[in-house]
Amino acid sequence: MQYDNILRNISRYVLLTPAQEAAFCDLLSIETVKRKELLLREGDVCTDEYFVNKGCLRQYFVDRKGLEHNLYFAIEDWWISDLYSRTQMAPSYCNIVALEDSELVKINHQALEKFMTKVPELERFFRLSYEQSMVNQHLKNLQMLYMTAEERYSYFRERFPALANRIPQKHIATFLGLTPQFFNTIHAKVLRAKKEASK
Amino acid sequence: MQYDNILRNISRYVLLTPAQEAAFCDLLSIETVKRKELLLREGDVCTDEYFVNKGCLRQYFVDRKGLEHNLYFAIEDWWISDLYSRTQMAPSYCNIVALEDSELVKINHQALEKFMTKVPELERFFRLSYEQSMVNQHLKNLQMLYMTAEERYSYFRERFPALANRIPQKHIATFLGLTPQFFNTIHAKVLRAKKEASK
DNA sequence: GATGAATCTTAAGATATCTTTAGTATTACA
DNA sequence: TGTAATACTAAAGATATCTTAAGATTCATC
Repeated sequence: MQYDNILRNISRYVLLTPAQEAAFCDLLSIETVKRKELLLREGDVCTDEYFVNKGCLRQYFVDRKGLEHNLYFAIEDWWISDLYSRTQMAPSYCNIVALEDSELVKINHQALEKFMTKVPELERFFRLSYEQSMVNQHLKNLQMLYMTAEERYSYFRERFPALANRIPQKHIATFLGLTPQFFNTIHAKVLRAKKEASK
Repeated sequence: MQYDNILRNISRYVLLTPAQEAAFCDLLSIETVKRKELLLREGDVCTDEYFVNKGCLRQYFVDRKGLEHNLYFAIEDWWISDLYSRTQMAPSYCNIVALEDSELVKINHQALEKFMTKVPELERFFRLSYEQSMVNQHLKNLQMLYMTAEERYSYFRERFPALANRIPQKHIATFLGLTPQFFNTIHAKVLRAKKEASK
């Protein structure tokens, strides 16, 4: 069923009764986006949470010079939204775009807030999910402080092998805080090192 | 009273009944640390959350070369802990040390988890707090991707004026991902620019 | 399957930031 | 209040990363 994945994702942290699951599913709808279509446009206010059933998306920021900087990727079983825009109810400063044709589960956040007051288990789910996300963000932050570009990329490949081979290099580059050109020289180096090691 | 601050902090997001507040206070204790004392040592498992009643602390990571990288500062009314260590129940990879003699409110996290199952309002408080923290971390992440060192420092001074004048420069430097020496040249430049502007 | 668009690759010169070192000022604490 | 420890400042040479530009591949779409 179309909501199986999201329910299984939630069950990692909390157990909902069948009745709670059914009530939760009433909040959900399916949204499909084609490759290159925007899920969220800079300047719009983000009112929804999304869970990826199928496909691949990226969240990016455009600086004054017009350069794009990727902040987040999402593939199957990941959540995506713009927390800043959603919590402050302010215009978003970034875009979310599909890198592949994608199928998403959509939840209106206001409805979700209301639901959480009645089902504390779901509140708990998000509290625990956010804890985990904060650990991940903290880790990325730390890496930016002390790792060299090459180390960051090696780590990225280890940590997200599924992404490394699915996303164009130029997008990984700006996610790591590098220009695509410089990234490429590192990429060549890392591949060479890997080849050497596997001999 | 010694728990007034933390209760007021919680009331920003949720309303607890007097009975709930009293029960919550039963979980709390006061811990004082002298300047330079460690609140958490690398390798130890973090089992507590702390709220700063008075003082100033920093969380930092030591790299292979022995260089310190600051990840987080906390002053009055801020929370501090090592989320990674606490959620994974794994040895911490960083230290928390007092920059000034400080007074903290301490909560054992296991007790807090149990309490949250009984008082969903508190679960909600942390869910909302984490949302806010994630927005902040996301913002810092973004800055590291596209801002120049000077821009990052100017932003830091705007955003955290209380910290900018309270924390040694070398610690702000590594928080921004810079060496203290290079930071200093920027510092001089930013001060000069500010002086010019205020003429 | 052909064609234009997007992406990757490479390289040379420019720049931001780091490293090392040393001297000066400030602060902590006895 | 004096003194050692810590923090700040400054400058020269080294290095990582960026910028620009151009050619080579790969990919998307008709």
